[in-house]
Amino acid sequence: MQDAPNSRAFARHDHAHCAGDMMARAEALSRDKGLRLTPVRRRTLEILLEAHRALGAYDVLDRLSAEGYGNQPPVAYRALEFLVEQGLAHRIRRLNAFTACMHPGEAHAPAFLICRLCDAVAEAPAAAVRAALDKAASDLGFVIERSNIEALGLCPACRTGAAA
Amino acid sequence: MQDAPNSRAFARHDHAHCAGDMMARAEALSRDKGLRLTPVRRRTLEILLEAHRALGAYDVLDRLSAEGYGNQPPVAYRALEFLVEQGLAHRIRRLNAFTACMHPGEAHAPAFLICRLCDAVAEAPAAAVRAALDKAASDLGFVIERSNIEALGLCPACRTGAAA
DNA sequence: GCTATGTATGTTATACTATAACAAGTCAAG
DNA sequence: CTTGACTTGTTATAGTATAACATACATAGC
Repeated sequence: MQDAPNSRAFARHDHAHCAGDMMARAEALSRDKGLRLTPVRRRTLEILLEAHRALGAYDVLDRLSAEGYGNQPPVAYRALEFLVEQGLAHRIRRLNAFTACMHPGEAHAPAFLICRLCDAVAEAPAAAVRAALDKAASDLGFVIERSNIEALGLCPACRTGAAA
Repeated sequence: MQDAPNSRAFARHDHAHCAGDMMARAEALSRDKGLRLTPVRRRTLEILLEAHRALGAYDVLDRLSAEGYGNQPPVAYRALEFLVEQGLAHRIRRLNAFTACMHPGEAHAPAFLICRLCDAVAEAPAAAVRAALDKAASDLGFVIERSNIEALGLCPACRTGAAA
């Protein structure tokens, strides 16, 4: 096990700071859009931010129920669905998992880079990817509404060190 | 329900011919690579080609068991896994489903366009998309081994007609 | 304040998706 | 004709997700 196996991007950073920053942005976004960032939803987002990696719905549920929230799947799924719809979290289909969005508020169709050794998930800037995808789709007359772009491979740390 | 709701690409074509062609290519590929395209595997591929749309593992299983093959999930999952590994089929994670590959043998990291109304799945050429994704990844020091690129939206037919 | 309305949460139950583990059969090489 | 690798079949279970209903909470209007 490495020291930074599940970093957001594949680089060190001030974890507490980025989580606090994201929460602040989520609050602001909710206020602006008139959304209800209720305790379960807020706590769910915090859990994702604290974990700092992709969590399954049942992982989230365990944490929520340990803190006195409901202990049935819909509790977690609903909170996660809300966060995803509001762009505060993303669903990583390859992992059947969810992760906090690191760029809330900015319109983006991110690409996720998933390390198959340490399970780190990075949200890569994907404007160019999305543009190419839009082009390929429009060539077929297809209109894209949402997209999932996920890649599996090796993060820098695992490529150089951990694999040895 | 439209007449061509689940077309491979969003265009009409000679269905029987394309399926036969795909099977021939699968046979050739297996012979060349020394793979064992056994009855279950061959039939699974045929089922995907005949359905001409993405099928869940249990849909495939139903058809297989109706024809005398095993009726337990691993039968379908193993055949599908084989086909995916050999590039003869693809897994559509967004739908928890599988679809026959329309370009077997050609190295490709396809993008899938999924119509949310008719569930048609098209395999779009995605060389440019993949190139952009590789670039985004390498900027972060990440090496991509496999990728899923899936988009949800409206196919030409549903956009113009069915939605009305 | 009080009630009506919409939204959110909690709970029960169940459906859907997927894999581990082992037994039995098949095939080709030696 | 036996070994060894692979394939298939089966049992059992794990993991993921949602439908449906009841309760509680918030806000707006009276």
